[in-house]
Amino acid sequence: MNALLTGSRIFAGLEGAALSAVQRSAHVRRADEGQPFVSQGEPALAFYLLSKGYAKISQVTPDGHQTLIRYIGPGEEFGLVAVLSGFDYPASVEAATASEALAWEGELLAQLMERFPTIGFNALHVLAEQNQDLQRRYNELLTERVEQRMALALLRLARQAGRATAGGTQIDLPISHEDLSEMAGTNIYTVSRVLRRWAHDGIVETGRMSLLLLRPGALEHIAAPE
Amino acid sequence: MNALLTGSRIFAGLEGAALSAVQRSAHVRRADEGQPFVSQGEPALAFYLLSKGYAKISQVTPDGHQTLIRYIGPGEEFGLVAVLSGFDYPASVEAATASEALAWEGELLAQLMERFPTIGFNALHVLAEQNQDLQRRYNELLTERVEQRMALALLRLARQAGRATAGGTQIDLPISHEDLSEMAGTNIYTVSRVLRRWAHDGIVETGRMSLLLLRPGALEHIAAPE
DNA sequence: CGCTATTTTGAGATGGCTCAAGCTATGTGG
DNA sequence: CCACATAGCTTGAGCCATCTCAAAATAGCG
Repeated sequence: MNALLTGSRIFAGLEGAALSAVQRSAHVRRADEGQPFVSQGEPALAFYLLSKGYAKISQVTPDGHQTLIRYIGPGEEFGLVAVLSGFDYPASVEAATASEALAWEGELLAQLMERFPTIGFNALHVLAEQNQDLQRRYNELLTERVEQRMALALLRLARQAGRATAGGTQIDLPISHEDLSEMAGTNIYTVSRVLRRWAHDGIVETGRMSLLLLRPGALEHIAAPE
Repeated sequence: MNALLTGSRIFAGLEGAALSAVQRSAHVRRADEGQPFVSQGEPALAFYLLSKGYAKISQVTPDGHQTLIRYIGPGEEFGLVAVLSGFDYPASVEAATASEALAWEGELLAQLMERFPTIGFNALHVLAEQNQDLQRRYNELLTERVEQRMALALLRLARQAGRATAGGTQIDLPISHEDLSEMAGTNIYTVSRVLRRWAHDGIVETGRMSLLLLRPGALEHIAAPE
């Protein structure tokens, strides 16, 4: 567990007393595939650090559209807003595979931050990076077309949950075309057509809820045409 | 200046010693219309709090497209990443009207945060809200069409830099169709056509670099159809 | 009084969406 | 172990909102 903590972005650089204080105040939560950790709109009570499995962070718009913001894996965090009193969770997080997370009550994490400023700076760091990521993707959306956005989505998936195999990069998540459409901002029909074209070109191999990237390089080329 | 500080999100809740420490370490920077405060990609050395005027925060994508993220007014901040060492500014900020800002060296602000944890929490607060705003707009982009996005852009402008007059809400910024197109993620031709339609319907009044919202309610209706 | 930046307008092309329908794995209960 | 239901995926046809490109009109500035 120490390795998980010091390897995380939020508790990186902690030692001795700080580390054990953090450790003592954590508790564990488990969720099976499809089960929610937190739900959008609820008061943000706890901060989480995923220890096993993968989770899916998504959001619904007022008009009912759903968007999939990103997947996270072991060592990544969510629900940081819990340290701030009065905030609601801005998104829902559910287990994409059987998962386990460490949780800290928000109030308590705030106290830890006061005692150990490193945590606070780390938190700023995390939020600043999230911000940059969001801004980059905001721009992507504004300027790229569907095929490029899908390529970017697959590459992100590969980075998050890809496993190198003989044939290529296998995505270790049960992922549907609907998920992909929510990631790339399109619909399942277009996803199907694009994937089929790519499969035909030998860039990917698709199956029911599964995805294998044969030539990630080709995807990068599609994502960033000179 | 005290009122500006305590009224800002980042220094809210400070008193006495803390407030004067903050105050002492600030210096002033001015910029005329069109002049930059900071540029995207540069090392983030200072944090800014706008005291007079309006500024435009924008970003360019690797492929050269420009997007206008938002306008800010007096009491709003930018360049918060400067407290974190090693970060570059993720966006450029330039004066939209003759402006003045208080500036703090990043290193120094970090020290203030250690001494006065309130500042750190406030900073988290600001970043968390920016995150939420970005996420909401990310979703907008993903799910709304151009006309709705333009309506949302105008409403945001009105909130930021709107002045209520007899005839409606005047936008107190020199704003071109190009700016609007960058805000709404479209092009100047479509902006022109939509604005003309709205002008015809008595919803807005447009001029060269000027904008008057006659019926903001109608825009809200366009932005959020039942 | 020109020069330049801004805005308008038209015509044409098209990427991606919608809708409708059929197909195929996978799992379930009998 | 079958057959039936369901969730996921595919395919086609048609449409339309938006983009692109070209060009002209307008406004303000020096």
